[in-house]
Amino acid sequence: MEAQYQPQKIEADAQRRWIESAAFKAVETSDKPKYYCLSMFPYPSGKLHMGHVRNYTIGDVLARFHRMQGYNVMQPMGWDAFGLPAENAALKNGVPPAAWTYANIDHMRSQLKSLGLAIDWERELATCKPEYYRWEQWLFTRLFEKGVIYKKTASVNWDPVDNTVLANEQVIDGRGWRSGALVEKRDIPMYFMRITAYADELLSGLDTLPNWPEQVKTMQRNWIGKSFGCEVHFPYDAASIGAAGVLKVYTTRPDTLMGATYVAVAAEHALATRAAAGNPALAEFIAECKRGGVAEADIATQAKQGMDIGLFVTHPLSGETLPVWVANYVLMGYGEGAVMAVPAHDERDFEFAAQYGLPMKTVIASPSGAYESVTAPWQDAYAEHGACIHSGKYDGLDFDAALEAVAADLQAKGLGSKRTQFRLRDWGISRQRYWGCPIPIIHCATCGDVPVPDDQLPVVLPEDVVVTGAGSPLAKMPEFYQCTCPKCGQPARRETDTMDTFVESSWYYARYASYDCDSAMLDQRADHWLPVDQYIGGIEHAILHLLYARFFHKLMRDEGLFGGEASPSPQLSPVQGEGAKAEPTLGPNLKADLSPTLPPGGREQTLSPNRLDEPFTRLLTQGMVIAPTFYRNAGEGKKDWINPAEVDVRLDERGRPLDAILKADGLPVVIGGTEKMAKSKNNGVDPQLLIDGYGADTARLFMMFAAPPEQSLEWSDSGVEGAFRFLKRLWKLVHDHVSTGAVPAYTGGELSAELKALRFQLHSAIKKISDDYGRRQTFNTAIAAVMELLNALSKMTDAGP
RNA sequence: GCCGGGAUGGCGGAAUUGGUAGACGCAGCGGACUCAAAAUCCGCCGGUGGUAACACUGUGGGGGUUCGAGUCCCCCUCCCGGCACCA
Repeated sequence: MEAQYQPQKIEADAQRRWIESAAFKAVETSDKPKYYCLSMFPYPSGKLHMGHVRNYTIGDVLARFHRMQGYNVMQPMGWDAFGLPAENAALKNGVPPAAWTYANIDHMRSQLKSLGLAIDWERELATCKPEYYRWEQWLFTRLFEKGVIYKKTASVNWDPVDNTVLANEQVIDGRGWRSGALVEKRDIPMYFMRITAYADELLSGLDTLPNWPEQVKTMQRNWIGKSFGCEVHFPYDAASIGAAGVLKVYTTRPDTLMGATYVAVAAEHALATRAAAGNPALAEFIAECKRGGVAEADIATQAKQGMDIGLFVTHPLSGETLPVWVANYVLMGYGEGAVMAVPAHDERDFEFAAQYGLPMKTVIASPSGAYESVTAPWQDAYAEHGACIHSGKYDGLDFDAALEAVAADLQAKGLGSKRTQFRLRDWGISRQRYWGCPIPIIHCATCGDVPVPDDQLPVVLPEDVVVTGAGSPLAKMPEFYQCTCPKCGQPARRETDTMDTFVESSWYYARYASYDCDSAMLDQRADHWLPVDQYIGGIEHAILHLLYARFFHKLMRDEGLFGGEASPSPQLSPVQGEGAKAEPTLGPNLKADLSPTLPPGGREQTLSPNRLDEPFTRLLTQGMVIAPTFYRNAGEGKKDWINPAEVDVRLDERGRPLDAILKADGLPVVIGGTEKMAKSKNNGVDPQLLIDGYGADTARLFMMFAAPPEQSLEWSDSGVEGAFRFLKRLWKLVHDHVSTGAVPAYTGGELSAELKALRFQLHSAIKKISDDYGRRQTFNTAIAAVMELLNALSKMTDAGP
């Protein structure tokens, strides 16, 4: 054993040994309980960033811990390889997206390997490969035939200069990012997944996930947004509209129906279109509403605007005539694209009515006596539930009673009924882009939309293309889109849209189990490994990715893709109370404590009740990696961001920052805030420098030591130094033990008592981490003895004679 | 705008049910050891005043409840994540 701590040498040796012995190969034949530990796979953007290092370190610590605890662990890795950045890189550098992506994957794979993660690399997958996406296409055709996937029109951001559809990210202040043209909304046909059919199950399923952060479950519940209310029909006013019919709205406040003083429709609503025909001013206003992008954040923050369309509807209960307005805050994509407006008891309606001088009717008595009748300015109390007033026969009824009474009366008149509604909308998966999974549909003039038959799958995406930024390259490639109808044999046109990249990331966790199966999407190995026992990733995925993956799990279940012979799936130990608090102490029971400790019922392999319903049993959302920022004003409000590595910060005698100078010129720079490592702020630290300079163990020890996993971690050079010194010290300690002869190196039998003691301390600390990584102080103190140290120990003890 | 988080020393953070704010660690300062450095050990370390004892002050801001508030209630500000085509 070397006297000097030489991380590069030690790590290279260890990694070579791991490869030679296939140390992290996951097998299905083990009699140990399985533990599937998954970190969210990376997008191959170019090179690893600190967020990756943190994510994969946390996952690796949990994976290694469970391996030591006697589990049969699978920790795989892959690439979320389709997506917009590859097309952007193609535009910028003229490299085809495929070539760019594969080169990035190669580089990032070697970086990940240098981190020495306990990954089974045999299972590596990349979503842009036909052997992966063919099964996605296969599932698409099944779901299409079932009606789970259907076609309808939807609004997209349209750049009228580049003649192309833009992602929300590519719309900057209402303009196309390349052309600078004002973006407009355009309706195009798209395929949708009927996620709303699973809304109730996606909602109730959250209650079966005790080991998900409450915060994430709350966000998902709100996103699904189940509400109870009434559908209300306002009959058309024959005189003004000149046709029979009803205007449908949905409301969660049927108790305020008697307070409705107008109705508002979206710019795209049929009534608005009808009225605009003979009204140029209205037509112009509607065109104005269609300007700008489709992102909800933009729409919701724009100033409320509206116009009286000159048509009227009849109040279904009072028979009153109400004006119809078009309003830019009503969205066609939600509910019916129309709302009843009760200005007295709804803040948005109140503001709109105040702006346009529309009448208000107070119909709810303030439960707290906060008001007699509603007057400006708006108060939140106006929206509280209370007894009905000025509402005729409904006077005195509370919210629930009024809802029942109103619903019954509407029902009797055939003008509405109680209804449950979800905020969740069906998932539009069509993208007018090149670098994605082709949608396996053939458009035939006589047969319509025909799914590609199994024996013609996969529909392979051509990889050598020229990306121009104006429309999809696939739509310009006859060799791609020209085909014959699988049903009638006539010439037909292949769909040139590709799928949303969230589709690939919605099922990759399952494919790792059956990574090399070429006869089916999944095989019985998926039954062995699923569900994922521990999932680790960023909080930014709390809603979309995690909801879509939960949805896909249910789709695959309903397709019969798993659920064969139940496989071992231990109930993992729940967050522990008192038991986890025991301090790591040395004692006569040392030997017993060193044996793998399985959670209660571990060997009995208790089946999780929802293993077929939910993909991820435990979820850990890790915090960001943040770093200080420095800049100089470059005039015109611009800032030149300076990398922290190029800056010297001077401290006062108490260690507080006084000022900062650029090393290169010795002149001062401004100290900015501490923010997420990002290119835009030039405050990133390249993990490669860290690995090259200190070794992967230091990088990983720092990652685990500097902050609890869920919280943000501030980058600190001195913290890295500290971690490095810690490892050097440990190395020396062990070296002295071995070299003095007092402690023999590992000889194939027993460890020395001292080594055992050291190992036990580390082991106990790590156990505490894993038992409850949510309890902050436990984690913080215990983590000082992370896995890496154990690795250092085993490297040393394994290296004996 | 809406949904979910957050704000406590120079920094990460601790404070169990409302009971000594700043545990633990990082950074810093002083000292011991050393030819010197590293390592190690000891001490100090929110702010203001004071030689000190100590006093006052202090948990984003403003109100409130309470014998007592970082913690509970109301209002506000700012920051972070998401808002369905960034991944």
